[in-house]
Amino acid sequence: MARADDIEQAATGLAQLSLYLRTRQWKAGEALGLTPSQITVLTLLRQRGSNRVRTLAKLLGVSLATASRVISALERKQLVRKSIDPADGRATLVSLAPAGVRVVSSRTEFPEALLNALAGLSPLESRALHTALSKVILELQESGAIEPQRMCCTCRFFQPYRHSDQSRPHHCDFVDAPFGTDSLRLDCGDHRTADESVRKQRWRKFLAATPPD
Amino acid sequence: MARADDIEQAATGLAQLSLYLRTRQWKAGEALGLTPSQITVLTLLRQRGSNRVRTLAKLLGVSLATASRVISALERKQLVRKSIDPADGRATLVSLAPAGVRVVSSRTEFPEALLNALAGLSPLESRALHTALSKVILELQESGAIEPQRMCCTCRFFQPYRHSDQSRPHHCDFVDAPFGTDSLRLDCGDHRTADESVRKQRWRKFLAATPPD
DNA sequence: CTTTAATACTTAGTAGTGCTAACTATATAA
DNA sequence: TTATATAGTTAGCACTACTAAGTATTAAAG
Repeated sequence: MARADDIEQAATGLAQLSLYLRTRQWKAGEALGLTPSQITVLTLLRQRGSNRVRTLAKLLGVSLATASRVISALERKQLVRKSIDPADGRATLVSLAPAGVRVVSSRTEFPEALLNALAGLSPLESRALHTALSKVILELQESGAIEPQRMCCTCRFFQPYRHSDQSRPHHCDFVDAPFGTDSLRLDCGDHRTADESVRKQRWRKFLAATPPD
Repeated sequence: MARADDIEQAATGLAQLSLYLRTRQWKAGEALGLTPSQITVLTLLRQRGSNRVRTLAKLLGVSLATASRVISALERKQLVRKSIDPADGRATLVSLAPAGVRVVSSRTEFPEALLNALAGLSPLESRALHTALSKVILELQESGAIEPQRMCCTCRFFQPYRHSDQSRPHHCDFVDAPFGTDSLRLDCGDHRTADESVRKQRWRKFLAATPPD
């Protein structure tokens, strides 16, 4: 159980960084005439390919109506295309148009200053940050506060501590290769969500083997 | 120097949490008829007392014009009051109106789910998170990416590792009392920014004495 | 002691984002 | 074959981003 002071300060820090990231997105989009929501949709489409409007709405954390409007704005700018989902005539599939691909590949996803600040941490510190954020996100996800993310911890391909090699103890069944804790992803394109019982069990195993100190 | 994988994943995690915090602010404000910006202004006024429009604009990370409109909206709702700064007839001082005090004290600053998720970390993990976030924020601040924050690390009252007591090694000259690393604040009401040379020197001392492992 | 310039803020115009509510169109169930 | 649920769109409202153009007030220069 974390100390109350640390909880409070961590939350404060996260709130400060959240504000920073939001304003950075505004500045980044300014030159392109894009808003943070529009940039987020383009980024999601690059990471995940075609998606339904509803899915994008959930990932954006907004209502279906709002997502629809954001996507319409992007369509007007010819950055995305809409098509009817062959699997369901009611659903709309949104995908990147060529101009959208160009826009999204021309920009880095994270602000330079943040990456530099993170790079200033020591290997152990950045690992600790990575791990702590993973745990917080997993917890938020399991408690239903945020949409399921495509993280290793909930992936059916994830085999924590299957190897004795200290530097690459985990195994990914998808690429069938061992990997280290620093390579644990919070958003993997090959993610396939595991059943709840499997998820819980693996995560327990991971926690037990990852001493907090 | 942090590992590239950890940097990338930490940034991804921060972005996910940023999105979460933003949508939480929308939901929290819904019942009160307040937007995230309005809530942020009210919170800032509670933490910092009266402030000029320009100061609030900087803290919000928006233009002066936008801040002016947000504040006007709050004034219409009788949640804040404006008065002319006696020190400068051009400037406007914004302060909480009684109704604003009520609103802001009726809500918790951070979402329950986030606090719970943070509470699920071990003491060492939450400390590590707190420390890592502090370093990232300090770095962003020193590089000019974000507005100076009222954190202990940049405060003239902060005396890192002045005591030999391991549990309360630091000293705050303002309250003239020793305190522990878990009590290091990211936003302290009594903050007074120290000169740059003093800041740098104290931070070096702090870093040197806080081994990353 | 004016004129000039800078500063603090406000207002208006434009585009876009949040929401709910009221649609249309498909798909599923009874 | 209705009924009901679901996917998405649209419209109305308030608000938030921005820039540009205004009004005070202060500070600097001649």
